[in-house]
Parts: sequence; structure tokens; C-alpha cells
Amino acid sequence: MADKKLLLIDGNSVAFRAFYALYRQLESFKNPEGLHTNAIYAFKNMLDVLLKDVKPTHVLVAFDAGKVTFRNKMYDDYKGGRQKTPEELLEQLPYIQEMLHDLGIKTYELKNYEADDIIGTFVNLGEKADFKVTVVTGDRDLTQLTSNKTTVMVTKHGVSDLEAYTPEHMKKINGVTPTEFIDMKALMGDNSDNYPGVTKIGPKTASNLIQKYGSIENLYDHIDDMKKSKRKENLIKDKDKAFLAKKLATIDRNAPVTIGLKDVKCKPVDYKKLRQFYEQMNFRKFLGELNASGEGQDGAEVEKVKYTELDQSNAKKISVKENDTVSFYLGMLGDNYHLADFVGFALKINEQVYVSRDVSLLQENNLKHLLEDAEINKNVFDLKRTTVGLNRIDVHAHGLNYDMLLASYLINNENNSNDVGEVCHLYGDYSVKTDLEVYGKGKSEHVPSDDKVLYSHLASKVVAIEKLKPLLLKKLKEHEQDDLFENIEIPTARVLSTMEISGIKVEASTLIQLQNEFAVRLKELEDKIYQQAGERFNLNSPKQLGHILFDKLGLPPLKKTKTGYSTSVEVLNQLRNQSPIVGEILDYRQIAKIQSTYVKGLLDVIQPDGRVHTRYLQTLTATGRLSSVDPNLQNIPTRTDEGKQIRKAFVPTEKDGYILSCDYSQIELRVLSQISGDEHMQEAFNTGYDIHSHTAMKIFHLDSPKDVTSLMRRRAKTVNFGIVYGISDYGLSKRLNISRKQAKEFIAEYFTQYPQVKDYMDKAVQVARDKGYAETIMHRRRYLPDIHSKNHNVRAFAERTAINSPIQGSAADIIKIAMINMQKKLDELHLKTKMVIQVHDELIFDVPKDELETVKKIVPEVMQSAVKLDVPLVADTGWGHNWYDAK
DNA sequence: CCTCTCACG
DNA sequence: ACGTACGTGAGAGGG
Repeated sequence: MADKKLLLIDGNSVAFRAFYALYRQLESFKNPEGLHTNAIYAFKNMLDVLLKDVKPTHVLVAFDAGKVTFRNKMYDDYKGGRQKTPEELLEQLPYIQEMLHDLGIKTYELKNYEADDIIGTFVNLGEKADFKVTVVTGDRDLTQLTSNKTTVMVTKHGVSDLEAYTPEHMKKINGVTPTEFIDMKALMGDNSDNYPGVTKIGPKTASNLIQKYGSIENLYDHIDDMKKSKRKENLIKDKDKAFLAKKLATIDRNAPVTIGLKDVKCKPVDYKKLRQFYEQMNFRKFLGELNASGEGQDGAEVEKVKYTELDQSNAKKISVKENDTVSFYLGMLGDNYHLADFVGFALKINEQVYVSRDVSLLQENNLKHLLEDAEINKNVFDLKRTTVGLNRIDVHAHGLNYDMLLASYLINNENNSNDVGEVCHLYGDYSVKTDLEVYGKGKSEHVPSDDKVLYSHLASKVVAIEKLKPLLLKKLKEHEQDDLFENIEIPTARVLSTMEISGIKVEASTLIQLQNEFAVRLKELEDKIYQQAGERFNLNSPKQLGHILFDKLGLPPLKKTKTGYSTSVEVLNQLRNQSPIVGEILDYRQIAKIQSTYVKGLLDVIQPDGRVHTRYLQTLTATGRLSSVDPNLQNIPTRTDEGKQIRKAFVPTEKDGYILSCDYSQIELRVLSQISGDEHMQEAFNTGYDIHSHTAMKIFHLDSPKDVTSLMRRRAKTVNFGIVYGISDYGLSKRLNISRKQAKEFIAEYFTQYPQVKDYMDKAVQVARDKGYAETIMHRRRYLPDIHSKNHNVRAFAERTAINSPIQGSAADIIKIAMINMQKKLDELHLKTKMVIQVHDELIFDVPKDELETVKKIVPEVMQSAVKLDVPLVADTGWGHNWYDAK
């Protein structure tokens, strides 16, 4: 039988990895009895992944029986000096075994033998019985068991990331076969198991020697042929050690196990015991999964949501009274709600839940009114998605005053999700399945045909939105985020709905003209490049390009990536003067990028109304900025002349109208001057100096702005940006192409001139350490658990983030306020002008001709007065008949 | 599906 | 001794 699959797990090793994967949460993973549960939890998570991927018919989890094994007889100090397993992990091991038994999985240990040997023995048994075998461990030693029938999976980071060792992969990593790997270890020894190999031989040399000789036996047979060398002496001196090490490293494949393959066949899960176990461990997630599947209920009925299906006649009878509690959920299949198919809806009024697949029922007068009346408060999940979706059936939603998605994003944006089910799970409610579970994904994504399945799903969502509302509101209050929620995020979502619905007009004809021009230039460049390369190749493939440049043409490879030569702009720029091909490749790259991403990309997303409708993701970024997708309108080229041409296709709705753009000047530095309270920097902004020249004067000790050269200003500008990002001398030196020493001096000088900026940076890091998060002026949070990391790089990154997030995030808060005020102003003045794009510090408007005078005045006014700071906010305005001319 | 490269603030 | 500025999205290649 070909589908016999044996999964062998190294219990101790995996438990060890599981324990450290959730080490940071060690203290939060405790059951009421005080037992730590992090390793048990992570073990189960990992097991689920394995069972799903491998789909084994037989499973065995092997454990070490005790400290002393047959290997200690050979070598006293085997595994000596090894750190003791932490008590917090030891106490969990029996429970992991108990859980495995409840899951119908066999565990086994054997006196005098390690788990490795049990696994080796079962690999042997399994292969003989024609099983496909998978071994899972955190220990690379076991990779010696790899064969064409056996794959060894080794945990990489945490537990869910596994590296699969096949004989081919072994060869690639170590240069040797699985069997030869044992001989390799014989020469190099094993530090973690505390036995030595041959002096001065590490992995590289060991691999080379074994590749040459095949085994240590053969090596020592030919040792006399070896040239005289220190290495040869060492090999001779340590011969005994090598042979001992080989014995120690060899996994026993014939251990005297007392069980066989038939004993490790998967048994049915004992749901009743498993449920009790999860309850004892306080595993709400796994209990929730049991609830969702209805298993192990022990007679108790799963609490099913009751609902009424709506149709043409009973839908008309629905009405709401004052003070009724209303929640609404609109189901659509897929992310892009501008186009996605409707799945149905659920409406909850007090304790009644109504559902239907037919969204046209919402166009009935009573239901339409219910959704459109601003006086009727409605709870939803994803206000913007709901508003845009309803707009497609001509229902113009108002009164969506509570959005669970926005609330959960503000409370913790670390593991936020756009799925109702997933968000509910974060708050311990497992009554809602995820859309992934119900609809599937990729090719098999579909709406369930069974009404019961679909309606229960939709109904469970509205119920949960409402049920969890008090909890989320409480958390917002605790975080002092109620104002941020009510007065910034919710109104921003409404403004964004309007912007997304209106979209922006993009002229296909302009793009097609560009497409033709670029096609000609690309062809010319291609021809020149191929001619110099002496062959045709795929210019878009970094791999092939690297081969041509560095292997064939012999240019010096300055930088490598994980997979080969780097061919990035940074590298190519340094090679420019070595060959004309380099400059041509750079030109080709630039134009090809514009052609594929922008010209073609935009043409593909122009809708029948002649406009593109992006989606702004309001709950994605870690800092509070928006992001834009389908298409991304926040990265339309501006830095090169060819790229800029794209902006000519973005035009006003009315032929003689204008595109008006208004952007904040140095908003992040102004925010920095505000939150640091630095007097010198504030003074610069208050007197209206050019901030980069001002910084240049300060760090170069000049008396007059006249003495600032353009080079000095440019350098000062880079320093200013660097400060905002949490500068390092190395980073600055690289960007300015100066020595590290000099960069260090610039930074030091900067800090003496702006001392409170330095104080801010130190304080920001300290606050993040104390509180565990960084915060903006408006109390937007970003959690930074890595601030306590033992890894220097990880920690340093968190520290820079702690400095940058309040700055970037506060600027994001400010422009959101400006957008809300701006939309309000446009509405009040009954202007036809539409706000169409936001690019982080810039707002773009579609302005009819006769409104230009008004709009060009009010836009900067509104933006500059969004918040009151100790320094002025400045916004610069430009306009023209397309986006290109609006600068 | 991941990596590389490159577009933006 | 370490490896290095913050935040994003998209297209193309290649396994």
C-alpha cells in the first residue's frame, strides 16, 4: 500500500523547541493550578500542522527514558556539562504525554536508550514495511536517518518553521550523504553532546575529508599517503577519539523495542478526555475548536445561534424602535469589496437575528431606511467595507457607529486580522468560524450551498460583534483610546469610503501612448545589451543577469544575496564606469518597472466608469499609516522624469477641471520638535528657517545661512531623516558615503545642537522597555516585545522602532484629522470637489474649474489647522490639469 | 510561495 | 562581536 505513512516525533527535542518558542509568554501561559502550559500549547499547535501536512496513518512520539544510556558506558561524559532542562519545562512533559494519549497517539520510551534510537529503529521498521517515513526533531543528528523513503524535518525558528532534509538537501548543506554525515561528526565531534572529535577539525574540513575518503575507516587506511601536515598529526593523535565519536554519533537502528508498527497506528481521539484536559489547561483556543466541530460535547448541545431567514414578504415587516440595539454584517466573497460577489447578510435587532443570501432585500424601503438613518446606531465589523458594499446596491449607509475591526486594530495591531472569526478568537470567543474555514481558499473558495452552514456563519458574526463590544470598548478606555476610536478612526473610515467610491479618473489613452513610447525604448536598450552580452537572455531575471555580468563579462561582484549575486541599483551604480552595459541595464530596469507596474498595472484596473478605485487598508500598518492596494496609489512614480509621466494620466472628472495637491512640509520633523520639545528645533520652525539649512549651520558651525553649501544642506537633510529613523553611524556613513568616524561626529554634533532630541530618543526607548509599547500623541499604540530580546540586532531594531513609531504615527494621526475636517468642509460648502488620494503627508483633490479659487484656499488652511502644535504646520499647494502638473 | 528588485512617503 | 535607518505594495522569476 502506497499510502502508509509513519510520523516519528522526537518528543523531548520538540517539547524543548516548543517551550522556547513561547518562552516570552511563559508567565502568561499558566493554568489556574499554576502549571506552566506554554510548551504543551506550542506542541499541540505544531502537531496540528504536522498531522495536516503529513496525514500519517501511524504516529509515534519517542521520549528519552532518563539521563543514563548505553552511550554513557562508552563515554562517561556523554552529554556532560549540558544545561539542566528548566523545571518549567520538565513539569509539562507528563502532560504532553497525557494529551498525546487523548489524541490517540502512541508514546514510547526505552530504558538505556535515547529517543533517537527508538526513532532510528522505527525508521528501519517503517522502511522495511514500505512506509513513507517522516521524522520530526530539533536535533540535526537525526538527519543521518534521511533516505529516499525517509524525510527528516528539523525545526528552524520557533516550531512551525521546519527544514526538510532529503538526501539531496543533505548533500547541499553538508556536502555529504546521510551515512557519511556520521563520519563527518566522528571527525568534528559534538559540542552539545560534549564529546570531542579530532583537534582543529570543524564542519568544513570534516566535510572535505569525508567527501574525499567516504568514511573514517577508509581515511585511516590511507592516512600514510597524506602529506605531512599539522592536520595529519592531529588525525593520527586523535584516532581513538574519532572512532569513539563515530560510535556515539551513530543512531542505533536495532534497539530492543518492545512495540511494533501495529502499536503506533493512529487511534480515534478520546474527545471527552481531551475536552477535560483542555479545560484543565485552560486552552480556550482548542476548546473553541472542539466546540466548532461539535466534538466531545458530552451530551451538552452546542449553543447554536437562532435565526430567521428573510424573504420578500417578511423582510418588509422589520422595523426598529428607539433604543433598539442593531448590528449588521454584509458578507462578500474575497478581499476586493468594490467587485466581490455578495454572499448574504445578517441583521440583529435586539435578540432577533435575520439572515438572507439575497442582498437586494436591503433595498426594501424599511431596511434601506434602517441602514441609511444616521439616528439608528449600528454595530458592524469593517465599516468601510460595509459602506462601500452597500453603496453598490444603492444603499447609502449612515449611523455605523461601532466598528469591531477598527477597535481591535487600535487595541493591538500586532496580530490584527480582517476576519471576524479570527478577531473573535483573539478575545477568547470561539463561536465564530473563520471565513477560511467556511469558504475555503484559492480555487476551492466558494459559498456553502447548505443554507444552514452559511446562515449559522453569518448569524454567528453579528452575534459576536455585539457580544464582544463591551469588552473591546473597555479596553479602548483602559488605553485612553476612546477619542482616537470615535473621533479619528471611525470618521476616517467614513471619509475613506467616500474617496474609494468616487475613485479617480485615469485616462487609458495617455497610458497607451506611454506604453508605445516605452516599448520602443525598451527594445532599443535590449538590443544594445544583448549585443554587448553576446547572447540573448532574460533581462528580468536577476539570476541570468548576474551570470552575464559577473561570470561572463567578469565584472567584480560587490555584493551577494542568499541565492547568488546581487544586481541591485546600489551595486550596478558602482559598476557604471566599468562597462556601458551597466548603465543600459539600469535604464532598462527603470523603464521596465514603469512599464509593467504602472502603465500595464494601471490599465488593468481602470473600471468601466473610467476610474480606478483603490482600497485603503486602515488596519494594516504598525504605525497607523494607511496603505493602498489594488492599485497602490501611494507609490506612483515621482522621482524620475520617465516615471513622472504616469501622473499625466491622472486627470480631473471635468475636462477643464483641476487636480490639486497639497502636502505637509516636513511634518515628521515638526512632530519630532513637538514631542521632544527641543527648543532649537522649534525655534527654527517658528522663525520659518529652512530646517535642513538650519541643521547644516548647526552641525557645521556656520554663522550665516549664506555659508551653507548645497552639499552641506544635502548632508544635513540626510542626517535629519536619519534621526527620525533612529540613526546609526554606520547607516549614515553609507548613505553619505563618508567615513564611519565622520558620521559619528555629525551625529554627536547634532545631539549637542538639539539636546532635547537626544533626550527624546533615550526616553522613547526607556518608555518602550517599561510599558512594552510606544505611543503617539493621540495614544495610538505599537507593542514592542522585542525591546527585551537577548539578540542584539532584534533588540536594536525594536529600539529604533520605539523612536520612529511615535513620530510616524503622530504624523499619520494628524493627516487623518485633516482629512476628516476637509471632508466636513467640502460637505458644508456643498462643493463638487472630491478628495481622491492620500499619500501619507499629501492630499489630492479632483476640482471643478469654478471651485479652484475656493479649494486652493481652504485645503491648506484645513491641513495646517488640523492640530495645534508649538510649531506651525505648513502645507504647500499646487494644481494643474493633471497630477503631473499639480506640483 | 518565496526572493529580489524597485516604486512611494 | 554583532550588522545596521522607519513604513509600505507589486511584478517577475523560479522552485
